[in-house]
Amino acid sequence: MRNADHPCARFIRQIIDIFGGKWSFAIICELHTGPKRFNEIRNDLGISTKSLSDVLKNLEANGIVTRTVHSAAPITVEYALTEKGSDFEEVFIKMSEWGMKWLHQSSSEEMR
Amino acid sequence: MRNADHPCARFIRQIIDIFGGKWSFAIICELHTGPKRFNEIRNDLGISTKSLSDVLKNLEANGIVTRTVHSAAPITVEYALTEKGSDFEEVFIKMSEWGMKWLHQSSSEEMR
DNA sequence: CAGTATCCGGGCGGATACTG
DNA sequence: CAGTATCCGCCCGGATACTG
Repeated sequence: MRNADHPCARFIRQIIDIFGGKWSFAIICELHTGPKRFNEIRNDLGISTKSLSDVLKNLEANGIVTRTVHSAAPITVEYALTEKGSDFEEVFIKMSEWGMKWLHQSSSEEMR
Repeated sequence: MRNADHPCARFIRQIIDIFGGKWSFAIICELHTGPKRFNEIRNDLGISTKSLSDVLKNLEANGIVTRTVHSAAPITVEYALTEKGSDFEEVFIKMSEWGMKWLHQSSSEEMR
């Protein structure tokens, strides 16, 4: 059995498919602080409209975020994490823990 | 303060830089079962020599894997996870948990 | 066996302009 | 405001051939 076929690896593969790309993680990070509008995310991250639109569509299709249209004028659209998406925070937490332990962003590189 | 500058988000960004791409996660998954040779990984994953070479170099540069040359004939090279790399398993575990909860690979998989 | 060297096509992501 | 529509450069990743 090829390792690539292991259930674990397959999950990883699917997760990459969903969250892969340059911006997905960042966007989800954004939404963890609460629902946000299209241009809000855009300005915060400095992502192009096309890219943002693409990623949001993908995330919505995978049940990670919801898209809510507020039909006031001017029209606004709010994106929010689903439970599925918000539950992924567990992974982010582990990532941050790992980052804190092994990555140094500050100047004082004492590497070892 | 832009969300993109949050320490959390920055860690995520760095992690993406290290583990981003199509194969990094899969390779690390591979190595969790123990050290492996170049062509072993290659055959298991079905990745091209160039891609594998590139990714391994990147992972080595980031201190995720070690490269050990066994100078017997024919020469063999073993790749293994460093502590830093192996420590990332925590993240994989969380990913798998998330995957088991939220992803369904339909076919009566009795995973694990 | 473990790579390097090339070449190449596709797709991702950015920039810009435009629409409802 | 929230996108869509284009265009485009770049780089990722694959295929193949070759080397020590």
